[in-house]
Amino acid sequence: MSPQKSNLKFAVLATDVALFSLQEGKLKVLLIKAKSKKFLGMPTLPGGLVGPKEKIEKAAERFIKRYTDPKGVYFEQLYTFGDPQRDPGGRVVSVAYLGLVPSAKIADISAESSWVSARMVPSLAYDHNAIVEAALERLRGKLSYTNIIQALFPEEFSLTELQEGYENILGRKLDKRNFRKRILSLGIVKKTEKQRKGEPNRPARIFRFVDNKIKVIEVL
Amino acid sequence: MSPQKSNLKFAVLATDVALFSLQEGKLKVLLIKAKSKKFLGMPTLPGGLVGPKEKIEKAAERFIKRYTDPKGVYFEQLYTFGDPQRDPGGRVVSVAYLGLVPSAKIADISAESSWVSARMVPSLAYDHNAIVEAALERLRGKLSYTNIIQALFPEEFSLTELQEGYENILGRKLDKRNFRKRILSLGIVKKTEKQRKGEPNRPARIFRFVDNKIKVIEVL
DNA sequence: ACAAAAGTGTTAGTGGTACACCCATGC
DNA sequence: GCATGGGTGTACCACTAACACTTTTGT
Repeated sequence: MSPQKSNLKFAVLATDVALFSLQEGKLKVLLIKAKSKKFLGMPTLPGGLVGPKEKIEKAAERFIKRYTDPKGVYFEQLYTFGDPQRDPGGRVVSVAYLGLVPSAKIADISAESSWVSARMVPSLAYDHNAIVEAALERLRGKLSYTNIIQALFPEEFSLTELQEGYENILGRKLDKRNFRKRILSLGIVKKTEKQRKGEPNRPARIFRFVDNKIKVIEVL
Repeated sequence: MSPQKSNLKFAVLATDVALFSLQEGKLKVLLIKAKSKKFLGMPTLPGGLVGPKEKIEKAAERFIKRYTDPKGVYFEQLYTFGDPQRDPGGRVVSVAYLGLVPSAKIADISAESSWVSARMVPSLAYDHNAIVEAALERLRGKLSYTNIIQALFPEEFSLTELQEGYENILGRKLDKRNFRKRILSLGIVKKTEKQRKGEPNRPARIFRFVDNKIKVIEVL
């Protein structure tokens, strides 16, 4: 509804980002150190206040650009956390985003940031543990009916690496033959002529995604 | 993140509700008349500003209580619309909710409100058409893997009525025998000893939902 | 007796799941 | 030649989808 000049009600508008990447096949989430008085030094998600004329998603990008180039990041609005008590410093409404980035695009890791296993997230400032949980749930759900996993992968990969990605995010093993049959029949990957080399075993064939960096709806 | 006293950035916080009900088997959405200058008299979703210490969902309930008792309504946060340009009167961030209510619980319809077919929504004020679209998409999606349809039904109903509800929301016909087999095998409904009476045809058996007003995850 | 909606089973096809061995390479 | 991970096919089972007639009531 429209603001009525006589009765304006304000809130502080913020955004927080649960940014994930797959590193050596493990799902990681980016944590930084809180700077506010109440939570000083505690791990938190990157985030902060949205400018008066700034799109919320742009602000989300701004808060992670120290850690990775936002251009390479897939963003999706997750949920809005607006409980009047969630920030002890006053009412802050935070629009949380899910972000996914291929590990190759991660910038140098500063001393204030760290990537921790999504399975072992420590206690975070504010309600950020709830944000991480919601993000994981969303990611796991979408894995099954979209090609969202592309946002976590480099351009070239082997089917075993892809399977490990699925397994690590879903938290369960998948059957190798059935997985390959399924992925190939969906037609979302195409094989290249390249092979992995230099490993003491049969070289893996390299694949690429077909509809490059587009996120469509499929079934797994 | 925490507000920093030296650099506060405010937004007007609002909420809008896409409230649906099934009336004679048809999915309807509640529209009211806009009161703001720019959109005076245009149809809009019910909504308005959130109080400084009010939970957003409570505000959403407050804005529909003229039309139905919020206790009987299923609420679910939908999406946050925060484009700096979305309200011509200034920056308003709206947290949109999906609401579902059984038609029996709808209060008297005032002159300023109307229930219109979800398939033929007129042009609405602000970006409210986008909110209705998002709500329909969410509702249709959840129909397939939750028992969310319960939120639109009275306690007692026939299987044909239930099927008509699914059909009208999904926008396609379902096979009667397969539908009944599926619903019964899911175990989400139980039959009662009652029957519909007074119609010039074979009376329908009356059913009830099993796990009353709880929303679990299933498959359709 | 007729109109109108309720109720009921079978079959064919598709997709999911379980499962074990050979292959290509580096050392 | 051995250790390591890569790569491949088949058989069974469960679920889906298509489909038409009989039943019960009111008039």
